[in-house]
Amino acid sequence: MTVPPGRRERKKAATRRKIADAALRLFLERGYEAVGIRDVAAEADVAVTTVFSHFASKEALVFEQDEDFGQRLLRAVTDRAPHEPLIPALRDRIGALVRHCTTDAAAPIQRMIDASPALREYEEAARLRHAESLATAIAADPDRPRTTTACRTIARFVVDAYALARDAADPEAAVEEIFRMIEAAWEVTRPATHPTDPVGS
Amino acid sequence: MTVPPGRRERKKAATRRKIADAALRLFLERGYEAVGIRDVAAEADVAVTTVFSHFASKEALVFEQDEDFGQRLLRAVTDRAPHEPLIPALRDRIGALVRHCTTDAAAPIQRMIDASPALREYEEAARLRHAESLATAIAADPDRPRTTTACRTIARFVVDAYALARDAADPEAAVEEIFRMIEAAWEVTRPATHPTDPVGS
DNA sequence: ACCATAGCACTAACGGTTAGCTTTTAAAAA
DNA sequence: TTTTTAAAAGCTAACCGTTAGTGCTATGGT
Repeated sequence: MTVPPGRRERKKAATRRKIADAALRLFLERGYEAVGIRDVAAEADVAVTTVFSHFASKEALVFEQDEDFGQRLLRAVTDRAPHEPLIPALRDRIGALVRHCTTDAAAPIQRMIDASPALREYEEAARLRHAESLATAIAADPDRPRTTTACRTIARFVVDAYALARDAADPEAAVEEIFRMIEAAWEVTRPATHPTDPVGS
Repeated sequence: MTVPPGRRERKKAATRRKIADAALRLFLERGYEAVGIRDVAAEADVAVTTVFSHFASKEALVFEQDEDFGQRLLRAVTDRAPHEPLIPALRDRIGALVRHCTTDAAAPIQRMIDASPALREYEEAARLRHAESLATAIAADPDRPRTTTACRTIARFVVDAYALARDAADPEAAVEEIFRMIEAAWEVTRPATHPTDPVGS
């Protein structure tokens, strides 16, 4: 309840980071599947139940930092200047996220994820959730109104773009190419307007 | 090696069906999560290991028949008449699949899947695999050539359409709406051609 | 100083999944 | 036919992620 960050919360955060660091170290050392939760707990010198009180699952240990993906995507929609077009804003944000994940020192982590079906599935499931919240943000946008289906569809296309671009040979070019497609898909959902009424009803 | 379907394979198929039937019966009776693999094995009167020698996972027991989803989608691309446009063929096929899953007597099964996060994740992961094979089929199509990225993107959009339409209030209308978007996205990937050269290079 | 509570530990277990090994039984070889 | 092989199924026991139950300790509010 108090404003100052108490010692308790600092300790809790420290334990959390200790666990995450130990886990990542072991995963990169021996491979994700070869390391058990019990190994992680021992390395971090905590109990198994403590691990699960900080992380919902073994996979969540890997995506600890990556959790703000959805937040960033949402802000690309909600925090943009008035009348700034939606799709280019999303394209730029996705481009930045892709760059962050391909050029960063996150290369070994990326290789680890690609090597584990369980991790890939987890990431994809997380993306689905992000698509859901992105869809509601788009639907609430003061832009020209679209149907619920159109918003959910575009949201899904956008998160697909991230996954597709990352796997492409040239991720940056792929973002451009995919977003040309998304832009076209978004355009055809514009409610009909008279040519003399370009602002809409 | 012999041509007639040997007794062995018949018995094996019988065991498989016995297991799948028992599993579905129990799942619908008590709920998916409330039924253990050991319960299924007992109901089918087989050993637990036998269940896993026929099905890769507990979730696979539910999607036993649904495995031809990918096949049907592929045939929509490969088996269509020459010069029949690609996207409408896919739209019709997706529409048929959606209808099959919403109007059929598969309603209780659908409710069961919706109620279990594990099953929804499994289905989504399966769709990703379908998208991959669909992408290669589209890339190999004698249609106007597109980039690998464009093919993979459209494949993903198409399988998204299935998931999105099923969850929509009016699935049939949603298919139409989403495929108008997909059609537009596909159009902008057409390689540049002279207006006097409509067949392409 | 005192107490409510959050954080953590420990044990034990559950449920999906797999490994190792034996038994049955259909199919092929002799 | 008899013998051999190998697939199919069984049993036991375990691994691994995850959770419930319980209690201890230390922190923070009063």
